[in-house]
Amino acid sequence: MTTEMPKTFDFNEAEPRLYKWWEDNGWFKPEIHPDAEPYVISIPPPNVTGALHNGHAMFVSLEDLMIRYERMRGKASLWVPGTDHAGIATQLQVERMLRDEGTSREEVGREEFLRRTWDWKRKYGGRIVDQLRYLGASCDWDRERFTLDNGLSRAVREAFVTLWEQGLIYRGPRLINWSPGLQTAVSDLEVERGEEQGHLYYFNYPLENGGGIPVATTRPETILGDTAVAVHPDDERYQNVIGQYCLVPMLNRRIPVIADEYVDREFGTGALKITPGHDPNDYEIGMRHNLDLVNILNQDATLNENAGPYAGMDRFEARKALWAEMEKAGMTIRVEPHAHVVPRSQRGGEIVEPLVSTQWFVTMRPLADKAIAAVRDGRIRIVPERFEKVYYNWLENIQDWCISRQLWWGHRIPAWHCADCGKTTVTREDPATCAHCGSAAITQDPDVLDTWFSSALWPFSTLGWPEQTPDLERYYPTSMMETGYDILFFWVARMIMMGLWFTDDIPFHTVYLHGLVRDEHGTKMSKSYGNVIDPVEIVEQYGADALRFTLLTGSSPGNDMNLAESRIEYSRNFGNKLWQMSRFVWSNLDGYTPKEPDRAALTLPDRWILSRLHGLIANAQHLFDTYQYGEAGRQVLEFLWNEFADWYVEISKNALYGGDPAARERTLDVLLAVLDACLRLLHPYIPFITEEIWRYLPTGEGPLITAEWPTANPAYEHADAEAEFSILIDLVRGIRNARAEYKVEPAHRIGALVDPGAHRDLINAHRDLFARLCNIKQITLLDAAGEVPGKAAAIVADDVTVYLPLADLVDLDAERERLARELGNLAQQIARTNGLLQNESFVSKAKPDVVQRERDKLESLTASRQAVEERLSSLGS
RNA sequence: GGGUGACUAGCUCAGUUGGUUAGAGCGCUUCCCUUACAAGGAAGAGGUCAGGGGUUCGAGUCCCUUGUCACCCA
Repeated sequence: MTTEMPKTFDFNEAEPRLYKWWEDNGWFKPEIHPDAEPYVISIPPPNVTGALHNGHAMFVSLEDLMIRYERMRGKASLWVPGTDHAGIATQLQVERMLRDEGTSREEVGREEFLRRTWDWKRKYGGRIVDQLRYLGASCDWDRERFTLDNGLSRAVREAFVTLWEQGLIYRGPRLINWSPGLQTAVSDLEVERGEEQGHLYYFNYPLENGGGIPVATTRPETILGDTAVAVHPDDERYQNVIGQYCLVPMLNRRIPVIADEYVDREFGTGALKITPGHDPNDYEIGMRHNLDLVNILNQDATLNENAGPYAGMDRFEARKALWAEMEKAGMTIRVEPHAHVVPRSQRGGEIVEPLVSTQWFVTMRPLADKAIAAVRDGRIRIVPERFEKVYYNWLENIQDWCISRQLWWGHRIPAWHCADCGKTTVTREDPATCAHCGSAAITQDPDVLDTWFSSALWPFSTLGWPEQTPDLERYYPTSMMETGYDILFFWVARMIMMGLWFTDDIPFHTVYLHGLVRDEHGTKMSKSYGNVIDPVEIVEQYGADALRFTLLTGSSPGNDMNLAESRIEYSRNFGNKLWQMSRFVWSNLDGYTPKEPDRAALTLPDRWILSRLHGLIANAQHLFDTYQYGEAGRQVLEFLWNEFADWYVEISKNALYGGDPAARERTLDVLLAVLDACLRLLHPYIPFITEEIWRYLPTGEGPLITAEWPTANPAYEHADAEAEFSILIDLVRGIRNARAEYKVEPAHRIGALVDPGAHRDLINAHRDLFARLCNIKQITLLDAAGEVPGKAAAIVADDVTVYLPLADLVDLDAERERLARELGNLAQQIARTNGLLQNESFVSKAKPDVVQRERDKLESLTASRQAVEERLSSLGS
């Protein structure tokens, strides 16, 4: 208490200092509660060379809130941090760097490229991790992992080899999504399909024996890869051509006309060209009918030798050229505008080509079945629950996962192909010879694994798996998987599948999904649109607490959030308000020794605020139990600002400055009790400012970060104190309102006469309160025979009437009108309440406390009405 | 085609076992630098909770339906 509490909280100075203090003392480590039940979160690993965006800020805010809350509840809280090697993204960045240097990855070679990429990672890899620290993330940094470090690479290898041995990984030619720009296969999930404006090209597919079949296509260049024309088996128009042969335009390749129910008779001409090598649906049809499969594309999306005269052309160039020649040949019918679905790469946005390529796949069905069961039987819970349906739907229709990527940055596939016997060797240790024929002529497969393959192992690989480490033993399964709903399939479902498969246990008990952060008007933030709110700038400008509080209280589980800077500003203002109320208490601590409030000695305002406090704690607990963190935070703010600061703090000044040492002591007990509990409640939301305030106040022992989470004590809850106090609040508000309406100078102290009804003691005991809250210099209590002033404004609450004799200000007509308005208001409410209570069904069926509440209300309203009526009649009308 | 979510004040959003006269921020009107706080305080204006139907003593909240928008899966 010897240090001066600054006038404002300097978050730029305090946040790094407090963070270091926490970390240096080991408070982020689960070992501070060595024997407690563990609570574990594995971080969604950000891209190691990425930069902080609001999605990161959102998960940090939520996960740090959960971790800090459970830590305060005495759990052995462990938040395992780490980063992801992000194969494609990182490789692209390094390739860009090489290009700037005038070279390329092909030129420098694989080994050098990897060396350069590790350099890059070392240079930029720390940035995102530092940025997580700015936000206050209380991770155990001693346990930080990286998907490409030795331990995790071992986990990847173990998982791959095991799946291979179990026959669940296979390699072979399949139709996959090819990204010509990246020159790699990508999985189905990495392809975004959107409807775009294109054209539908109608032409006559020439029949071998003359004539033709009218066909429509959106991609004419694929004609060169056609291996059939299909019609619906029941389509009367085409019965005569089924079984005949067509000739591929310009190439004159002979292809059959087949019948398949897949064909939609209503679409286009009702006849469909079939290109099994470049269309997923055609691929299926091709399999059914044993059709040839022709690949017309090179890896860079130029046409290959199968395209005959078009070989070497770009795909879109070929489209024009082929169509032009078909026009010349008189085959074309017409071209019309047509909206169709175009597959584009999630990264880069180029059009992805379906093509047949030899890749590695995981058979997902058996893994998916286990994952479905784990959620179905409740071993894993998803919040909000509605995402369970989405999860089931995806897993029930799951396709095999293409896991190979033609990249260099990533986990190299541990498979060696033999030049002699042609077989493949897959082993945990690098082999020197072929496991099948013993030949030394083996070469490792050039591909690397999809980054998500390593991410799928994250919850257990970070704890040491496949080693049976003490961490794996103690902290697995983890408790919570908190992440955005946009990676439910990419990541969450895959972790569940892999976790169940390899550890025979769930990877986590609960999945909490948050929404996307958008800009103020719900538009996705993007650099090109210029609506990006940079969290790092926000932290510098408003502090990490402000950003966290905004993200936490402005969102609800699973729903997208529109982030407005004005909300961040408001959160910062709340921090300041909290600082100021704390500073007020701090400034009154001279000579005070902290202790629990003495419940026997409490005044009405004391009992009121403590009752409200304990109600708040109980509410907050319920909200935390049901993952409603945003609502809980808002409630604490409202309590502190609208009840504690606006009312209790103001009222407390009477006792603090009134000269009665016992009253001062007692009031400080209460002020501190409230602040103490609220700082604890708020710490998971705004850890920095709460910790800093904690240091200035004689609150609990030790730092706030390890302080105990508060629990509600029902002994402090007083419904009657709340009811009585609300009469005082109503009167104060009424007086302020009347003063404003009659334009009484704010500084003008006026007197008041009070007819206290049945609340004589209440008013008598709180005369000072009126002086402070609405500038009433003197209260005169009227007895039964007391004379009521004529030119006065009357304020009624319950059965209490306050008269403000504002002789020269009060216009009696206006006053009558004001009271008449009040009477109308009361009458309306009485009618409603009466209606309820006279309804026998309500009285017999509603819960007793609800009925009682209505009865109490009716009583109070009736008393008020009587008072207003009396006043009105005394004024004459 | 299947599914999910949203629709509440001018704007952006809360409102989870159905129960006081539906709340907040920003914006707006009037007043106030009162010794914790102008990043503040006081008093206000502003909503037929998308439309329709139903269940219920009682519906922003539950059910059905229509519409608009967004997203996911195929």
